[in-house]
Amino acid sequence: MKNKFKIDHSSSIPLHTQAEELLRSLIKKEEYQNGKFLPNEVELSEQLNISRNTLRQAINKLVYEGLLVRKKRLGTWVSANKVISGANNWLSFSQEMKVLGIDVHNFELHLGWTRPSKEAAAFFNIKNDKRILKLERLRGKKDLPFVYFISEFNPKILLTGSENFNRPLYEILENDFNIIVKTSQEEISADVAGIFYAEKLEINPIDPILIRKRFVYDLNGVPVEYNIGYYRADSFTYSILCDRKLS
Amino acid sequence: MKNKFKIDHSSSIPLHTQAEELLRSLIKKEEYQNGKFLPNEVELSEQLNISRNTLRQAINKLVYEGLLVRKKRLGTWVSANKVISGANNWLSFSQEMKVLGIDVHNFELHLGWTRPSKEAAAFFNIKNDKRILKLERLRGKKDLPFVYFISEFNPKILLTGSENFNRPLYEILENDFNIIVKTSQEEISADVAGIFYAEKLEINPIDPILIRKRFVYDLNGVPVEYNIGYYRADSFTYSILCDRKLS
DNA sequence: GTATCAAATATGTTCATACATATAAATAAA
DNA sequence: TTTATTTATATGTATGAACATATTTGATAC
Repeated sequence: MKNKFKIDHSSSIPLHTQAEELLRSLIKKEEYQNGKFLPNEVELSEQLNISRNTLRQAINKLVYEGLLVRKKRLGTWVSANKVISGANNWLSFSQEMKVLGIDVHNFELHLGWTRPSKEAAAFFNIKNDKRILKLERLRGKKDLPFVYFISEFNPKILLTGSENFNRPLYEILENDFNIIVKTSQEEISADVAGIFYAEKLEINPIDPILIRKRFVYDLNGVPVEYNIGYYRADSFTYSILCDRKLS
Repeated sequence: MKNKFKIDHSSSIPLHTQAEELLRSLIKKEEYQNGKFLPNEVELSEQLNISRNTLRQAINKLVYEGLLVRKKRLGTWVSANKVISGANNWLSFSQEMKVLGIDVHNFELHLGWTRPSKEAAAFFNIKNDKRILKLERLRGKKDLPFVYFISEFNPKILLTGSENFNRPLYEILENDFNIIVKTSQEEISADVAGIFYAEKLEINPIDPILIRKRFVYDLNGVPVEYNIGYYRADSFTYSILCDRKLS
């Protein structure tokens, strides 16, 4: 019983790295997601049979990542701010969720060849009578779908539609098509959900949603994907770090 | 001569914080910008008369921030990754509007000394019984107020409250206080307007709004301003360019 | 000349220890 | 009831020591 937290002292993996992994798995647990304090440093380090310093090294990293919050006398807990980070180093949805310690669930998947949206047609610079591959997905975490994605792909990419879309998208593009996505122009706005998305996201049609459009380019500046995500406003915040270019 | 690196052991500022500041100033030097190795940890810690662990704490922070790069046996140097070419060059509201060709109108202005919001107090690391300068403005274009701003300033900045706030904010800080704003951490979310903002923005309380929080730092990483803007969702879209860091 | 090996050197990892300090909660005083 | 005061408790700060390990550089052997 109790927590079977264990660290392998004979492993070649540094102890603080093991501790970090362990914390990441803890973070996913419902109780901690709900704000429960993590075990305190002194106890946990004893339990893991590592020094407090070593444990602290692991915690620090997660604090810097914004995953954990610490406060003197209070303790350490999982950050409530579910934040998608637009910083440099932007990520695929799966990666973003992994960083946040969330297990991705896929609720719906629709795939087909249709006419491009106006915006996608303009982005790929094609006529809108051409057919392109469109991928729609309802995703989120256990029991809570919180985002509806629509992706349209540049017809130059010879996707067949029979790819396994449970693999990360950008991995498919990289491995199977040798396309390395590099740049993303993003636009964030807000709106009311409307009937369609309200039903998908299990909210009211008049509830607010956050909308993120992504214009994705590869290494050579060729448009690859037009992606639009409709997020439940109560589940997401978009975060960016901006630096001013000083002469 | 030589390096006059010094750390004040009698100061109430933690040694690692002082070391961090010192490193930040080192980083600005041309030689280190050009890739020269920083003094090694053992020597530098001796020179500063602090333990290597404490120095390491400071370096770690800068490494996590992406400012420094470390490599075993080689040493530590300033990251060549000049930006962060994400959304560099961020702008003040007036500038943003100028770029969009919109004439700024100020509809309301409230100025006063009050207790800081929880978020501002945490950002500036001050007690919330202290009084700080708070600036609220309803702004927009002719006949259409579309954003309500609330700004709170670090009390370290000796604003009197009698500055002319029709000048661009960051110009005031730069000219009158020699504070150069440099970095902004931004968080964007959506919500319903609520009664207060609905009335200001002339919309319905259940209409969606876009909320942008800005955590603004100066050149030295000192918190300067906490700003929150409530935008009419039908008038505002947030746009950024993200680049993926490829190894 | 080239391949191999050893030494030097920077950061990386880990520990044990001690005291400081913020603050929630309990307690005592008004 | 309200207001001080104390106390317990978690993280915060700081030290010093030791050994591990990656990588460059130079010495040695072929």
